[in-house]
Formats: sequence, C-alpha cells, structure tokens
Amino acid sequence: MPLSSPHALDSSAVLAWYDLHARDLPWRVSPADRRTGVKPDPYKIWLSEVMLQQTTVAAVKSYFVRFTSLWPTVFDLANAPLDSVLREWAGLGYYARARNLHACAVTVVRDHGGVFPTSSVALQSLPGIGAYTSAAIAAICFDEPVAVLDGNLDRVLARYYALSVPVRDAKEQLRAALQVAVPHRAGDFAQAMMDLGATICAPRNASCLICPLQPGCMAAREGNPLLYPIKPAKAERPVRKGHAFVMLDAAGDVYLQSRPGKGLLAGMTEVPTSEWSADLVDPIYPLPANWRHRGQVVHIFTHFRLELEVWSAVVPPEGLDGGWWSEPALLGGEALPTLFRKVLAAAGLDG
DNA sequence: AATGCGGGGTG
DNA sequence: CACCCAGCATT
Repeated sequence: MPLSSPHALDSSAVLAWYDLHARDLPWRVSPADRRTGVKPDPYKIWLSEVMLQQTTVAAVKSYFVRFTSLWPTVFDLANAPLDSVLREWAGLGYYARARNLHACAVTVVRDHGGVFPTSSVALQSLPGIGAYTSAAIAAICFDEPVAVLDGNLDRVLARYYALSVPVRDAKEQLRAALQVAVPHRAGDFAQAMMDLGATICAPRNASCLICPLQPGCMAAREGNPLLYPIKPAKAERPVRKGHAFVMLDAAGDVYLQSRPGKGLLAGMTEVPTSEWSADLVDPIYPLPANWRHRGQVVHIFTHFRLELEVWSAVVPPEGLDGGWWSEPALLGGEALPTLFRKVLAAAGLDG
C-alpha cells in the first residue's frame, strides 16, 4: 500500500510558513532568534517534551513555568526529592512520566556530567525518552536530520497521502516519507510541522486554503480531509464502582495515604477506598463511626469510567496504619491526583 | 503487536 | 457526550 502524491512534501513551503506564523511558546526559540544563532536549552526542551507527551500545550504551559522556576537546571531537578517532583506534577496525569523525569535527570547528571546526549540514538536510552521525544530533542536542539513523528504528524501525513489504513498499520512508511523531506533546518521543520498540525490541519478543522502543503495534499484534492486519518475500531469503556472514605480527626485534619508504587496513579496520594468493581457492593468502613454519604464522584480514565460514592466521618486518631493526617489548608501541596481532589471537594474540603 | 496509563480542551 | 492531545514502558 505505497504512499503517493504528485508532489514531495515541500519542506521549504512549510518553513516559509513557520517563519511567519510560528507559535510563541515558553520553551521555544523563535525562528528569527534561531537564525541569529540562539540555541535552545536541551534541559528545557526535554522537560517540555516530556510534559507534552499525550498532553495539550494549554495544559502544559503553567506546569513548565513552575518547574523551570523551581528547578532551572538539570542539576537542580536531579537534586530535588522525588516526592516534591510528584507533588508538582500532580494534576498533569501519566505519573510514570514524573518518575522517569526525575530518573532521567539523575542519570544525565551522574553519567553525563549534566550534559544531555546530542544524538537521538543516545537520547532514546534515557528513562522516559522514546522514539518521538528522542527525535524531537535531537532535531530541535541539535538540528539532527531526523523524522519527528507525533500525533499531529500522523494526522497531517495521513491526510497528505489520503492513507487508507489506520496510521498504526503504516507508521514506518510515514516515517520514511517524512525522513526524506527533512531539510537543513531540522528543528524548525519539526516544530513547523507540529504547529501546522495544531493550527491549520487540526483534528476537526482543516484550513486547506491557507495550508503550505495543500498543493500536494491528496485528502484536500479529494475534498474531505476530515475523513483522515482512518480510525481503528474503538473499544468500549467499562464502568467500575466503589466507595471513598474521607476521615477527619477532632482537629479537622484529613487522613491520607500513598498508593502502591505500580499501576494506576502509582505512588500518588489518596484517601482510602474500597475495591473498584463492576457492581457496587456495600461499603466496608475503615473504622466504625458516624459515616455520612456525601455524594458521588465520576471520573473518566482512558480505559474505564469510575464512580465513587464519597463517605465522610469524624474518627478517633488511632486505629489507622501507614498514612498521615493533613491539614485542609495544606492539601494543595499534597501529591493528590485530580480524582482525589474531586473526592475531597465532594466531602466539603478544598482540593 | 497490544495494553495500561490522566486529565483537560474542544466541537 | 466523543474525540484527541509534541507517547512510553511493559508484556
């Protein structure tokens, strides 16, 4: 199923468009500055790329500013306790990224003197850096002529070639087609293609009349670019149900504990819950007390929908093991994922 | 090659 | 609601 278009991918046209319309992002060196010799800081590009994995630019911006303010260099981040990194990451999701981020900083400091490797191959051996992120860092920071293929590019290329199969089944063909188009300005080209995907060739809106790739785009030629990329069959999302127990002591402090180091929300902070199952079972309270039902929280994960009944009670401070008591005013500094901030809010506490 | 892993923006 | 986002690690 060969890719075909009457025109090769026109990287010159894409770069010309980028020179005029590049997005202004906190981690980015503008194409104008790039031409005068300004080079991106690999630490900041790496940090931004990890945060941007499956995460929108809008969601990342404030986290990026906060992280670079707290930890301006890879040495600062490597020396920070993992717990504080997890706390600052709370709310951004995919928490394995935060653990790998810290592990990567430690590795770069310990094994590389605090200097990031400059090749995509070497970068990919570091924790949390895969095919996409290694290519992005190498291209943006060092102009390595490598194909940088993310979700935006999947869509742009699937449309450009009117790809008749799901991207998953033609990934290497798309990579090869992109690879031969990579110009001397590899970093700007990578960022240009992603900007194009985020603004002109968006998931549910394609502005083909102003697209620099329009002359060769097979989907535009067919007339309905939104038909691409072809979606694989979607799996149904099961429901899981359970109970969450918000315990307060006489002073009004909340009982918190850590989740296991592996699996869902690994290592993050929570209030105790029941098991989550397809059918709601009667609550088994952690302690006997005057439990009050405070409502229901619904939270959507990628692969299931969770419905938690929220209970609260004032309990004696003994009889609990392994957790800690936190003042409500200090909950903002705990490593609480969004799910448990919703639970605490349902119980009448600030997340 | 498939699956598990968050949360928010957007139409 | 559904869809998707500058994907990676694990199996």
